[in-house]
Amino acid sequence: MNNNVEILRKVKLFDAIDDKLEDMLQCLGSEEKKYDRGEIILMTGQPVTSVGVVLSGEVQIIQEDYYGNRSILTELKPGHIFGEAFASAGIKESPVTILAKSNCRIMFLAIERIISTCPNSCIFHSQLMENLLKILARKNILLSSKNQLLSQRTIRDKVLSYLGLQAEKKGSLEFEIPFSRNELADFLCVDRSALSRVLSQLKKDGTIEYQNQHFRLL
Amino acid sequence: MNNNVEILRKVKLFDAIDDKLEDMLQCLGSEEKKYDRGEIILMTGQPVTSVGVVLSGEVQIIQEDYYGNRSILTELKPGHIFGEAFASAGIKESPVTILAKSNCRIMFLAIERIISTCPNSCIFHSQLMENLLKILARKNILLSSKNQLLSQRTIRDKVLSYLGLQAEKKGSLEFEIPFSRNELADFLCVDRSALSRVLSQLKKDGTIEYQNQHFRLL
DNA sequence: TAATAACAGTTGCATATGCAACGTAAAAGG
DNA sequence: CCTTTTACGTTGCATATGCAACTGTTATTA
Repeated sequence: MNNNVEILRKVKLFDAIDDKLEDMLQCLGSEEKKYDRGEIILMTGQPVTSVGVVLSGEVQIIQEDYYGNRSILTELKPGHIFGEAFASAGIKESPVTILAKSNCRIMFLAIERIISTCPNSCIFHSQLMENLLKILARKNILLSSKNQLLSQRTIRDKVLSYLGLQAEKKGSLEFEIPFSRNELADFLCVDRSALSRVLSQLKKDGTIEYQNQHFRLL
Repeated sequence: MNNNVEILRKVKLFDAIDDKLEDMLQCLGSEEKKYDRGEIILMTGQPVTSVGVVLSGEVQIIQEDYYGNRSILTELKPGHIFGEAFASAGIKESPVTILAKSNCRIMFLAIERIISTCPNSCIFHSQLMENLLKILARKNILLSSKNQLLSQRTIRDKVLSYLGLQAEKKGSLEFEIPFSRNELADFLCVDRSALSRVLSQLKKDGTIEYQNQHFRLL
């Protein structure tokens, strides 16, 4: 467990629990498991009864749609967690598959141990609940604003909405975006070259200025 | 308070609290306020410190983007709640405005009273936390699957993804959808006539059959 | 240093989409 | 019963987009 402390400190789920972390993990009955590259951690259709914490290695979340098309929803690195929404919602059948992208170690926390009031009524337990709540709430807000972007019908509107949000966030009309062109195109779910085209037009129109990842709204 | 009981029983946030509801609301220091049609319940930029429960009337959630375009995100009816994500996340400035669409009564529950452990350590308090967690988790999953739909690039793919999800949900290739054409177009964020066109094509291709709201995948 | 690969912009082209306008059928309202 | 409204499909047209191919620039690596 000691060799995990560095990682565990970075996990938001454990914020403000600090030095009592090991006690709490004991109290919650956490389990650590190892997976080899390519191994399936959780299969579509299985119940999700615990929250996973990536201790080392990388993990992919994969969705297979009705017609069998697979798509990678996200990739998780050490310190990231998964399954928190499904576990909290009491989902009986996972809609996603979780796969070890590389050899990895995962820690599992049973959700019912997190939710049920601790018999020892330790203060860390309620802190954990509060953290989980905040994580879900934040993700909610994130998903909502992404929804907002994706509901724009043209690339132009998607881009302007995105840049507008960034400007608000930084509190300035001039800012850096955290994406390369490829990544931005992926994020907005549009074709890369089409994105380039629209950006060029916006620049020519005098609506925005940019160079690489630095943008300015006019 | 008595005249609200009917509504309050339908509120998921109060699931499994049953007959002790009034005690709990007292314990949490709930407040009821009245608003006239058109009055602003919460202004963009204000802090969100409580969860709102619509007791009567209708409420609109409105977003104004960076360029001043207003859009109605949702409309809430009696029994619905709002602000739970912003309050739980500890958002300092609300990104949305909440407006009374008609005369209405709203009950507010301060989030810190919900989150902090109850000094009386009443069991209903932890039930409330659990309910809130579940609500956020469910909304999370809902938003994720909507994201999935919106990230499809063509109307055809959006429609097929949507119908695929519905089929999975009903466990059958034949099912009713809960939307009219207009509503479906709104939901998928596409033009109504373009949606009609795509549906016709899919029918002609022999990919699907439908009549009104009844669909069948082939 | 040269070779190679990743990244970003550009362009041609087929197709998809939004938009507006129109027609029809069913529902609502007088 | 007639009128009005609403829902839905259809179509023409301008435009937006995806896709593929090509270019130049910048990193990376041998």
